[in-house]
Amino acid sequence: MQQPLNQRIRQDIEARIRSGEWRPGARIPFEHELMAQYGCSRMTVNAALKPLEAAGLIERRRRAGSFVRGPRLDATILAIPDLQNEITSRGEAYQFDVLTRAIQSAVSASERELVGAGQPVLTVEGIHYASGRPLAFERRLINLDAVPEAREVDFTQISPGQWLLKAVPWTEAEHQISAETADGPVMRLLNLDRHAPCLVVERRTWRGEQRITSVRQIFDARAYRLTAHFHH
Amino acid sequence: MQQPLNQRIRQDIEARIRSGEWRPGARIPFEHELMAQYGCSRMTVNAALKPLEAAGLIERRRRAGSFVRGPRLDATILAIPDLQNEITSRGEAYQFDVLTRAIQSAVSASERELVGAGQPVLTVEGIHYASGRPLAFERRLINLDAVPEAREVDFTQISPGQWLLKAVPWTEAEHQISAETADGPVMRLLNLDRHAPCLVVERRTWRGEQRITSVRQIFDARAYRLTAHFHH
DNA sequence: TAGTGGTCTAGACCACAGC
DNA sequence: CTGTGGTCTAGACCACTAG
Repeated sequence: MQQPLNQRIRQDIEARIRSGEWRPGARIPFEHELMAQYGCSRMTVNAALKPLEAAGLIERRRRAGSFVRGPRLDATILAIPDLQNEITSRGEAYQFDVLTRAIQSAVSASERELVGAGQPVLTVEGIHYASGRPLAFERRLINLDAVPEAREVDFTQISPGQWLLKAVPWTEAEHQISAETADGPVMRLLNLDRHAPCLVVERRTWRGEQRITSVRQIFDARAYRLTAHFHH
Repeated sequence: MQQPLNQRIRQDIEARIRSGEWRPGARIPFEHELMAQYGCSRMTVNAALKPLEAAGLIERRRRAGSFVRGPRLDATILAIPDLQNEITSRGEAYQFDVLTRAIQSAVSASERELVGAGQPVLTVEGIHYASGRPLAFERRLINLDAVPEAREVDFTQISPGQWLLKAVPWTEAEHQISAETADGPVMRLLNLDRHAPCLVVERRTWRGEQRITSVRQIFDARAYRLTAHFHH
């Protein structure tokens, strides 16, 4: 068994779909036909078809059969990497400067969205540098109820994002990507011209039902863009 | 059988991981232990664990067992929906107005990037409206060598993106997301103020080795942002 | 070398949707 | 109804690797 039979079956079918030989809407052979064709049991055929269905490549209907699905464009995979990793991995020097660091009880709307009113929140503001040039301003709130260890970290040696990734397993993350023009303070901090375009990434992270952190990163759009790649 | 047993097993395990009861690195019960616990066959346990592995939630090692994986840093799932679908699905009226439509031989850099020099390219420029308000300007190039049928379509009844999704199966798509400020023509077309922030989405689509289309969409950032959601 | 996961079999019964 | 996929069983042998 060089390669499991179910994988060979899956690849055969996938190749026929990707090549266009089996067009969207076409019915692929029934399970019992594939059993006969490959001389295997139905469970093996099933193990081949199940990942194709999970990947959205085929649709399976009782009594009708399995069908090639049309391409969807509703979900793609976008890398929103940890900034420190991304910068160092392309060979540039990374630096994070802490501008402010404060622990206070949740008062503002963004703080109360993270934790209940009056609960302790750590707020860190700072700048990400790539090769000495300011790349992004970040304002981060950390729920100290969920991550009490963060009280003892000063984030001069490691960025809050990097530290959190290592210290706290997360289960859910939500992103919003938008565009803004630089306003006064951020404009100065990132050394931008007035009205310079900025890419804004907001991320909220959960662990189960518990909120961990929320962060708002404002990028110099001339120096940063997101890329995504998807194969169907 | 209200819910398949393998799904119940999978959900039980997933809940324990997401709640933090089973931390990253911890070993989850062996297959034979789960068999005894749920009183089922090993194939059923296997059907429960396989999707967890595929989702990156656990790692399975022969002779050692299955282990909870730490969170991955680098990939999230971003919905970049088809615009027409997205607008209509939230109950707003959708409209696409064609501004220009031309067939010419590839000359410019963006055209030659799509096809070989001198090959025919269909260029369509237009505006997407949501509830009568301009939302995005789009400039699209279509490789007529790959999609000759596009010669006969005028895109007044259907947007180029929607038509291509139905007419041409694609296998690869690449996106770039950036920010810009409105310049003259787009500013007027989208009824924006000078220096208004815009979210720019560029997409290139392949079918196998063949380029299908490339499109650049400029969104009014006040009216549009991308959202992404990921569960680990 | 022993014990884990990886894969497979040859059946079985059931749920559901086309006919 | 009938035939499809959905799920499950109680085994089996193999591949790999940790001890």
